[in-house]
Amino acid sequence: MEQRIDRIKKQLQSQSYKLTPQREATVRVLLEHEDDHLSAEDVYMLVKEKYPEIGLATVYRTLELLTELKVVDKINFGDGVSRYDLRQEGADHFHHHLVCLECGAVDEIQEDLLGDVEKIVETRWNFHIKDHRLTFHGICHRCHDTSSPGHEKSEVHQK
Amino acid sequence: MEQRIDRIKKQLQSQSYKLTPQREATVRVLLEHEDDHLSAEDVYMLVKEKYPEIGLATVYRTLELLTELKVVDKINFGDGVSRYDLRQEGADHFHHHLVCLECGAVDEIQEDLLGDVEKIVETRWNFHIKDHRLTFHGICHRCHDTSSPGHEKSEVHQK
DNA sequence: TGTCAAATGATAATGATTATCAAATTAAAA
DNA sequence: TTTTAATTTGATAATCATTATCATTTGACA
Repeated sequence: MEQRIDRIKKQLQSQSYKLTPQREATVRVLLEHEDDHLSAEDVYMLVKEKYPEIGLATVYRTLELLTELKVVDKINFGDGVSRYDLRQEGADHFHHHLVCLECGAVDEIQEDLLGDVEKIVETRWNFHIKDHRLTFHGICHRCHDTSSPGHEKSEVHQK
Repeated sequence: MEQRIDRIKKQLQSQSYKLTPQREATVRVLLEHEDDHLSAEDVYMLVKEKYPEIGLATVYRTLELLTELKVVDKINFGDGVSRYDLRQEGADHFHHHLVCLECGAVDEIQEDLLGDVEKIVETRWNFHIKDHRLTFHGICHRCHDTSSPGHEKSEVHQK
């Protein structure tokens, strides 16, 4: 984790951004909550515990900057609130989401399931893909009537 | 088109909703602009031409109602504005979107490319899928340097 | 240490959307 | 045709997530 923070710092530095304690505290919170889909407000409340002087506007700005630098991914589930996820290092693909209509839980699929689909899109639609977003809405395994042991995958994170 | 309007009316009727001229004008506008991704404001401006007394709040309410009835799909591209698409009749799948980062155009893929992916998700993650959203961000064929004749597909709609 | 441009925090502003409420309207019953 | 009850409307206030503003502070470099 400290190494990840150092690497992010170097990234900021190499692009002439300043390394402020506010930015560090924000990154730290994101790292500690990698499995959660935090809103800006969530992040603000958590960062405030580490750095009480921080302002909400600064959190927004920091998240926006990290998003531009592709350290963070910003995602919308259509509920009026943006969510921010630290991007997995080396991840060349934005993970997919499973949103449960029953309990509201958000699970992630780290594996990129869109390889074949993207090939089709690039060749048939001549569209040069740079990013994708895939979200499934449905009923998660916890809300199913039946229990199905053995279906849990390590790349699924409960959020 | 008139037939589609009649069918939507019957759908509203069968669920004890009233058939108001405002609702009809809204549906009419959505039908006339099936290829566009209209914001609520867009819809409002267009409906006002047909029915000048209409209020913005009513447009929002109507769009919301039609969304709940699955006549309309509401989509977010993460830019702070919701878009509303009339659902293709009989469509059991929400079309995919290609958003060009250069020119901002939004193309659609009507074909469901997620069949195989959904099978994987349902079985490996034990997630009962009810709906999906797939958006690609990238560079569209118009903004490419090269021209590639023959790649245009009939199910791609320029929006 | 001094300089300077970036970054900050508090707060006002913005814009998309929803809540409120009196009035209007639709649809069904009489 | 009229009445009635419930829904729907339009104007406008309210809400909320987010961004703009501006004086002050701060980080990095010389």
